[in-house]
Amino acid sequence: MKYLSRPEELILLAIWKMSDEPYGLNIRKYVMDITQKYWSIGAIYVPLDRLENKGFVTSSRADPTPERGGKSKRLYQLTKDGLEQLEEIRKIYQAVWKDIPQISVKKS
Amino acid sequence: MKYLSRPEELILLAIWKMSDEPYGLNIRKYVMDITQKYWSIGAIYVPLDRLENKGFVTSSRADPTPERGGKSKRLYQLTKDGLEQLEEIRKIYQAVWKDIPQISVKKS
DNA sequence: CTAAATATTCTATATTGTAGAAAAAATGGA
DNA sequence: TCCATTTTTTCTACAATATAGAATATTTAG
Repeated sequence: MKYLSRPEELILLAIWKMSDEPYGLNIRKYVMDITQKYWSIGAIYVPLDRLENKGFVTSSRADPTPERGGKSKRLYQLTKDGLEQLEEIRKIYQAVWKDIPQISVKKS
Repeated sequence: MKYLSRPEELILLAIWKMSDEPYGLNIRKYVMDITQKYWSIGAIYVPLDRLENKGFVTSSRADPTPERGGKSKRLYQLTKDGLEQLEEIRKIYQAVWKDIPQISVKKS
């Protein structure tokens, strides 16, 4: 695609903005909170992989924590290229949504 | 998808906002202007069809114009459902982009 | 009737979206 | 040590969407 797809955008923004550790399940939580919708495991991890292949994020293994157990987390970080992508779509938003003060639709 | 895809979003916004007649090639022009990128014919018409199938736009044939010639235009109109979709993604934008005052990335 | 103009329709392939089962890795207790 | 439990990731398969551009249709002027 010419631009980040919507899932890609949300995932990158999650990584960038979230205050907790940015790993798969946490990113999923953030995206679900923001969108108020259910996202399957795959709907996060698959795009995440693809974002890494494209160079928009990098990842590294976290050390095992002293918590209950479980496979170690893969922590993600936004790259400069990733940030540029976000900037690009933001430009479009601004161009396209400006002078639309507030949408208001009555629910049917 | 849970939400409008990016092309769908841009096309709906074009139909909604453009001051010229909203038909295929004009919509394409609007989207190319806004994004500053090339969009193939199919990249507009195919999503446009899908948007109509989903009930987010309706269309009707324009009367032949007194111009040079050519097949008659198919004029599009946003439906209430389409507007609601736009409103939904706007909500997400506002939630997710607020408190990010202005991105600034130095070009490499 | 034909050439030229304008617009849409169609088709095929590549890419992305989405769900969830399976696997991996870590811990604590018998 | 071994096993149940927990947490997380990896993998896979199929559905849906993106994208390009050739083909077709329709209109007018001459």
